[in-house]
Amino acid sequence: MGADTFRYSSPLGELSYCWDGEVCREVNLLDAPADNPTGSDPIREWLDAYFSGEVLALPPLAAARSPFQASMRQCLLNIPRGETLSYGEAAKQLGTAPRAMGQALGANPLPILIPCHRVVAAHGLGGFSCGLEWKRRLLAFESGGTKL
DNA sequence: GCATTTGTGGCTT
DNA sequence: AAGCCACAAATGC
Repeated sequence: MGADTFRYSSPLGELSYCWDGEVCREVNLLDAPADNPTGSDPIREWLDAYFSGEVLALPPLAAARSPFQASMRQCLLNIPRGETLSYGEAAKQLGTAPRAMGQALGANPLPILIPCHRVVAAHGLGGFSCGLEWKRRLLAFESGGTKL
């Protein structure tokens, strides 16, 4: 299938996403400069809104790899902007163990779209698959200035 | 207060 | 099936 990877220059950094024309398959947070991307698709619109401080309904996303990841996805989406949830609390809601939460979150192929960055450790920041810097930026962006 | 250990469940290979 | 992990709570120092 013609799944292509598009770039997006956000105020917080560069990121790329894999849009196959129907669903968003994957999202990657980069740390290198990129060209100003062009094109229009639901993902870009969503990102555009997101980085403007707005919250939209999510574009079509690729199905979760496992039922648990689906649950986790919903749990994460339930976290309001600017709020954070500890791994422990999230695990509680999902009826699982904190450690499993971390692993599941790390396995999440759709960061930002699925706000996995809103899940932090109980007594620290925790970790982030695509680089902790992104997590910091995102959290600072969300909690600090709702707008840019 | 910090370092170590254990309980825990799902993910990747 | 085995090992790995982005945690947390309980101990030990």
